[in-house]
Amino acid sequence: MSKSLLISNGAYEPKQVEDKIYKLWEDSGFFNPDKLPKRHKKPYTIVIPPPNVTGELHIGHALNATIQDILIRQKRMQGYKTLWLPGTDHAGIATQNVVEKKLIKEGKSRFDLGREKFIEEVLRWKEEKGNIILTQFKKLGSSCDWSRTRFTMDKNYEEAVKEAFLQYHKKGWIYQGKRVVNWCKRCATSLSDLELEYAEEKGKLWHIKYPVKGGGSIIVATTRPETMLGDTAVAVNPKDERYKKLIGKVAILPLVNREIQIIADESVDKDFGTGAVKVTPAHDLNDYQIGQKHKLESIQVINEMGKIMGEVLSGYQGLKVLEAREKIVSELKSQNFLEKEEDYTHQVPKCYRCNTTIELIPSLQWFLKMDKLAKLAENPVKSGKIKFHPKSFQKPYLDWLKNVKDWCISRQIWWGHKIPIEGEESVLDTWFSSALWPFAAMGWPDKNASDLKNFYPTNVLSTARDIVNQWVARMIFSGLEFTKKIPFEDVYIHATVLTREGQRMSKSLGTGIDPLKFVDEFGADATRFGIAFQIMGNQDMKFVTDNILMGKKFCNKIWNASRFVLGQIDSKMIEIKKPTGKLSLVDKKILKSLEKTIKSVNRDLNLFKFGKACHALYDFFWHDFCDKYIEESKKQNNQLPAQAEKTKNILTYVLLNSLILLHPFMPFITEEIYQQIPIKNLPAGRHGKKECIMIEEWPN
RNA sequence: GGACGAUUAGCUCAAUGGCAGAGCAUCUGCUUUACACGCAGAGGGUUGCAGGUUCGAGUCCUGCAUCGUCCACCA
Repeated sequence: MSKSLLISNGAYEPKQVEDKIYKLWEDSGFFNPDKLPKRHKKPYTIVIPPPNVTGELHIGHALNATIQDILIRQKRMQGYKTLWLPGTDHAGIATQNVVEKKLIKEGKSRFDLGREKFIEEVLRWKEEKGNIILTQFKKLGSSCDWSRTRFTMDKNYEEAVKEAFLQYHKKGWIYQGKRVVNWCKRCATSLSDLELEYAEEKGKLWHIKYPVKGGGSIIVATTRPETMLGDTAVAVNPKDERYKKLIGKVAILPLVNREIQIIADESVDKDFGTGAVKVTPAHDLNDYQIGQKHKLESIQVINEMGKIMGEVLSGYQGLKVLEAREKIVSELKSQNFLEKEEDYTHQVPKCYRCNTTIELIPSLQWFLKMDKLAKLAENPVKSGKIKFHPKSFQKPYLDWLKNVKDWCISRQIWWGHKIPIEGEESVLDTWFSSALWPFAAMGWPDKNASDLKNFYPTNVLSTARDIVNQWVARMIFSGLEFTKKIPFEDVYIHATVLTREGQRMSKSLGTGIDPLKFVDEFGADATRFGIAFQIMGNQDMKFVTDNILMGKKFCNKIWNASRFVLGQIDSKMIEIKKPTGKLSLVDKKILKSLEKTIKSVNRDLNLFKFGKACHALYDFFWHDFCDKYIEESKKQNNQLPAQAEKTKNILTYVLLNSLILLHPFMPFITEEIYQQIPIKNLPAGRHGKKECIMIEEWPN
């Protein structure tokens, strides 16, 4: 039945092959390293970067899945005991938002349900939708060990998170404190610096006159006049000649009539604005530091809803920030405190999950001290134990660590790991748990967990560059802190996939493209090959369908070349031998070309040069094998019987080797054809018998 | 403000300092028994701009322009 498919169909039909072949692989058990034949000894591990459960697959995921599957399949064929461990991340804020949106449609808020019911709702949603992304990976042919699938909210994983928190706590690296933090009023939670996105906004720079006690005045410039309700000082640069005589005097806060100090601080830039800055320790990071240094009072005037609080000035309480801004500007104007109003474009921080403008407010939060951990993350990269590919990502990584602030690890949402302390309602930043992934997914903190013993540390991490600091750095220091081992050796940062127009692919922009559309139209192999073909080492990759079309045509070429070769040997069982003895010029040429291709593909894959390997395979198979050797072989067939036999052997030998080399890139079609070659005996395999091309021996 | 990357055919991309190529698209001719998802061919380029080094520059150096990304952020 299946044999006739190859012999009779002149066009490759992926739909008739893919599900069948994926089932064959799953039935074989070879995705699971414990079930690989005994000859697979040395472990090789990739842990899948846990895609967040709200995620829908876009080309970027397909790119990463393809890269990892190429690596893991090649290593499996090389005889490694390969584990590709899949899983998903609970993605606290993102998931909570999705479920909240769903509730809003039903006319409810999460507060109507209460915490427990709400979490049940999230779990229900996760059961229903959370694994979609993993089935999408299967469609692409990813050879993950699904029996080991992990989720960051599993019971065991939860234990790991708790243990990590307690160990940090024991060392005194976790502290609770009231700090000015990034606050998203929509999500009602604190955010770390890495969770902000900046958007350029046109605003104004207002110059406001603050009278000085005893005569005169000082003019400050600000983009946020409403925060003046919380001003507790005016600061100037100590070297600024214009203001030297005012240092130490007292200014009167307009409208509020509070007396505030005029102080000197190095951090003030003489050349910006008027060179004098109003200091609001409660609502600005830099002002907070100035406030600490000069022991200034901190007056909070904006609450967690983004509204004015307190009775600093009557008529303001309960106003939204922007309303207060408008009102205060008009009052300053009418009372002649406004000196100047100029247009000013600046970067405004936004929540990376819901795009709401971030407020800076003082809040009681949990922090993880970063000084020692940053060093831990630095060392292995500096010493070369962990290598970035491309290398250029090393510098920004180290720069970030050099200046990193303590990590605010608490979030005021409901979906996440509760901070393990009595009475605590906050949950941990999702990245706190993601940081433990390589070892927690393998059973840590149980030191006797067999996966942890056998497969940790892992070999390669492949990920996107926008989470190098957010995730990679944190995995490295967590790994070293808790297991004393680096969690992986190679960090491969893949290209960011852009649209043809050069736009980022994202759901919110409506620019995301679902790769399954291409799997459906062109086949999984064509999609993978088309994507891999384009990986040329650039940091961006404009996605075009052309290459996938090429992949489809290439599949067809492979299919038909195989039909031709198998047609030559009829259906009798054959032995495929390494060609020896007297060979013709064309014979020698194709064999030499095969050797060259094997060498270059091996070299390129070792260097993560996937596109180059694809080009070499494409050129070899199409131009050298099909255009030249197969055409030439048609003539040789008319010659002496002995020569014809030799030619048939070379045809099958080169075809088999080509299929093996192509398998990591195009797993389905190569497996399908391999299954149909009537092989009696294999030349290369250490095992000597035919099973799956997936575990066939890789040529070196 | 700092760092990095990109700029080559209509599009997406290649090219250890040595004759600028591929895929897609376009055009011409082929129903040649593996493949029309194919075969044989053709057209299409002042390699972003201006200098410099060199016998020789797409490639190295300097400056500029445009685009992109990350980091920091000035109130």
